[in-house]
Amino acid sequence: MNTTKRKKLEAAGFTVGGTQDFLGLTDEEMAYIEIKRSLSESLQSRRKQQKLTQVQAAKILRTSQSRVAKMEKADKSVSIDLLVRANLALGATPRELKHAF
Amino acid sequence: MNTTKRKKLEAAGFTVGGTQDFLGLTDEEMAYIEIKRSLSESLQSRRKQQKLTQVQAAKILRTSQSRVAKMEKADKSVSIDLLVRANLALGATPRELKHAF
DNA sequence: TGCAATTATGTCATTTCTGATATATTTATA
DNA sequence: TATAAATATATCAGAAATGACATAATTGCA
Repeated sequence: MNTTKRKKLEAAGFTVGGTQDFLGLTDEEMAYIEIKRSLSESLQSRRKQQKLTQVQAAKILRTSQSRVAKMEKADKSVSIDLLVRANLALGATPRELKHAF
Repeated sequence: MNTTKRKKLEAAGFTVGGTQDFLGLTDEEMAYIEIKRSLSESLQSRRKQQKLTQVQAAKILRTSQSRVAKMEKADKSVSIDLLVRANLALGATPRELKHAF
C-alpha cells in the first residue's frame, strides 16, 4: 500500500500494519471511508472556490480553524453529519452532495 | 402545518409552536432534515424488502430493536453516520444512497 | 533567507450519540 | 376480544464527536 492511502486510512480511524491488512476492510467500511473522503474534498474545493481561508470558513461555519482543517482531512474525529452540514452552510445543494456518494 | 409534518420536525429536534415557526428553518436545516428522513425511509424499505423484523435487523446491525425503530423514525438521537452505515450494512450500495440526497 | 499568513496536529472539557434495558403502544390473527 | 408479535418511547451510562485553544509545520513572497 502506498503511503498516501495508508495515511488516509489511518486518519479515518483504521490501523494499517502491512499490505494485507487492507483486505480486512469490508465493503461497508470502504464505502463509508470513501463517502467521508469525498465530502471533505467537496468542502475544500467549495471553500477555495470562494477564496476563503480556513479561518474565514470557520467563522461562517461557527467553528474553529482547526476543525475546518480536520474536516478537510476527513479526520476520524469528524462525522458525516458535520461534513454534510458544513457543505450545506457553504452553499452546497442536496443535489450537489449526491456526487459524494 | 399538518400533524404529520409537525411530528416529523419535532422528532428531528425542532420545537414547533405555530404555523409561522416553519419559516424559522433555514434551507440548510431543511435540507439536513430531509436527508435524514430520506435515509431512514430507505433503511426501512430495505429491511422490509428482506422480510426482516426490527429485532432481526438489529442483530445484523449489532444494535438493539429500539435503536432500529429510532433510525426508521429519523429520531433526533440518530446521526446521518449511523443511517449511512446501517443502510450499507443492509446491502445498500453507495450508488443507491445517492437517492437520499 | 526571514517573516507573515495559512494550514495541520495534539489535547481537553463539554455536548451529543449510541447501545442497552425496561416498558408502553400498536398490529395481526386465532 | 384476547393474546402474541412487532414497533415505539423513555431513560441512562459509556463512547464518540465537537469546539476551542495552544502550538507546530508549511507555504508564499518581500
